[in-house]
Amino acid sequence: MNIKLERIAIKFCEDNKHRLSMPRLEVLRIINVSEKPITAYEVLAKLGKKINNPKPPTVYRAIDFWLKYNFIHRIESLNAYSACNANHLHSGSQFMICDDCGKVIESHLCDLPDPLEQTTKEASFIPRKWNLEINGVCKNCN
Amino acid sequence: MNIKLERIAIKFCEDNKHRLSMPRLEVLRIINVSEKPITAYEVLAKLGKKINNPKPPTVYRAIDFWLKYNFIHRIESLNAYSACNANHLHSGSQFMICDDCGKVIESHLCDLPDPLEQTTKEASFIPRKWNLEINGVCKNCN
DNA sequence: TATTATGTGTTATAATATAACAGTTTACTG
DNA sequence: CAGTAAACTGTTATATTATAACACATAATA
Repeated sequence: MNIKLERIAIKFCEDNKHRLSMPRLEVLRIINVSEKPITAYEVLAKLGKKINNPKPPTVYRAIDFWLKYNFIHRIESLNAYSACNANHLHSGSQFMICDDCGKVIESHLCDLPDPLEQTTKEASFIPRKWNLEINGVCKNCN
Repeated sequence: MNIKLERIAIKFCEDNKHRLSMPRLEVLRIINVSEKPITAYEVLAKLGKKINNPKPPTVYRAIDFWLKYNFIHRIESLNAYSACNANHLHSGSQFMICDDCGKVIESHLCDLPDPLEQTTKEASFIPRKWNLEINGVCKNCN
């Protein structure tokens, strides 16, 4: 959990004239507070304790909003979401996912590493965002 | 499409005493022949022309089998599958996905690039497999 | 204050994936 | 070579993840 994230988000919305509605704020809090990546329907369940009988689109809209501005990331192989734990918002992310205990470690690398950068250049491909997921076994589990 | 893949698969099954059943063979062919990554339900539809009224588990089992042995890859952000176009089976893959035309370019890099390798070492994390998906704009679309 | 853009609430349903169990085929063992 | 175990398939049902569509509400702005 990134303690500053909510503050940054509030400022971001003010500055950019996005509405910081109840569902948006609560969804961000729920994801930010979660120790592990959390699925949309888990968010939905928790959101139900804050606002009355929310429906899936409510959660997905909020998730899409925060994803769009890189406040949260989607871990594709888990269909789950986690708050960005960097102090800056970045468009590339990496996750190390422990297949044993399910722990996910986010790490940062703000640019594509050189060999990969090279590959995109060779293909004349212009990267916009990127996501690396590494499955394996974490410190505690090996 | 990798013209040799089917041959390699046949040999692989013989050598390792895996059964090369009709659904397995046809699913591999369908994915291998597809120009773009193909979803499980698209595979299912095509499979229906080869065998009688197949059901989702038939497709998913075959997909899981080929995934397990790296004959195909899953592109997480598309929920789609594509045949490995390398001549060797590798446990790490990268894809460049064009957000404009949907084209997917698989590239190869058999080891984790150094900065990433470094990160896993720092975390005492032992990588087993990895997947990088880069979204952007391809040669033809920019 | 009218207008427009942005966002929410709700119903319904689409798309993706798996559990569970009976039956079949193949490989192995004695 | 019969008996048994392991691997695999067929089928029904259902779980999980995600989105379309439309009516209504709110905020910004002209």
